[in-house]
Amino acid sequence: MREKVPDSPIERLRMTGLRPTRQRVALADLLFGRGDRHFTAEMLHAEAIGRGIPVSLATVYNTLHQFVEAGLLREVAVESSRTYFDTKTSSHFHFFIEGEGTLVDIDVPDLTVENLPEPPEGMEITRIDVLVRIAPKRERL
Amino acid sequence: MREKVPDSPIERLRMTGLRPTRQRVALADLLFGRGDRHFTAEMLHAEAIGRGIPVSLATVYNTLHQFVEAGLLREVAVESSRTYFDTKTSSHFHFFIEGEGTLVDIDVPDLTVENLPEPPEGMEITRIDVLVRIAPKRERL
DNA sequence: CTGTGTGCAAACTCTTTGCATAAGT
DNA sequence: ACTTATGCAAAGAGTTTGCACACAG
Repeated sequence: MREKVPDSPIERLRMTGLRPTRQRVALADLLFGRGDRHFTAEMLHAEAIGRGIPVSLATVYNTLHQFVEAGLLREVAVESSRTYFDTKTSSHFHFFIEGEGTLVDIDVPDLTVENLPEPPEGMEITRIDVLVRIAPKRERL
Repeated sequence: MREKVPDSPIERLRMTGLRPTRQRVALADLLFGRGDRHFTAEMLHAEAIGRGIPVSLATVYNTLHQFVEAGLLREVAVESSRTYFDTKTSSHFHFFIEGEGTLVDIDVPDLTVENLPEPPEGMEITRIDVLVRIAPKRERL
């Protein structure tokens, strides 16, 4: 008897037409269990294995992409050669902690980009990504 | 007798302490010759080869990273597994044309991000990336 | 000359794929 | 049963590295 989350992982999967297999349910459970999460495929795979969920890295990749396509997850471009995923799919922006490789939501409701021009003729805006890179403050250079 | 660009590629390289070798000069020439450019290592390599500049892909990668470190170039995170570079190093934001894989500067001087919160204690903002993804308008879904 | 840069091919990392086996409905 | 998903290991893309040769100062 949980709170707040009316749809269990299984419901969530059914809604998207994805068969609720062991692995998909287990991964969905990890991902959507509590709060928003930011991670790479390897991080999630390690976590799953650590919790005794038998799943291969290939399946983690497959599943993550299926989740993205189903709108359950979002991909965040941070660095080349490392794909980050985010469980929060609604419009929002991120801090990226350099060196640490961590993504953090910027929890400000009214964060906006001002004076954005129209996209070129015949084009429409798909999405706006704002990434604020931060690093430990240095005394002085 | 050019205009506007007081420092030749060679000057530019000297300023940064990089030896003006054939390849580096040739690449700098391609890159900083005219206007701002957005490209990947492979694109630049192909262009160099196409113009008869003998340079290996490895050297292109080396050179690009050296240029980034020297502040002559900037890296732009767009998609995982493809590193984009940008010859414009000053603060500005981009359109990314999906499907086409093209980056375009957003030429609006007063484009800003409003209501940005303070970074966490002891951290400072390194850089703010804004990427506006655009795609051909679809009739209706 | 002396040290740095270059090119090549091999190595590496992250990610995807092909195919036989296992699981869901 | 029938179909789709999984796991493994191998393949693939992009990027990096090690080392002998070449070039700039």
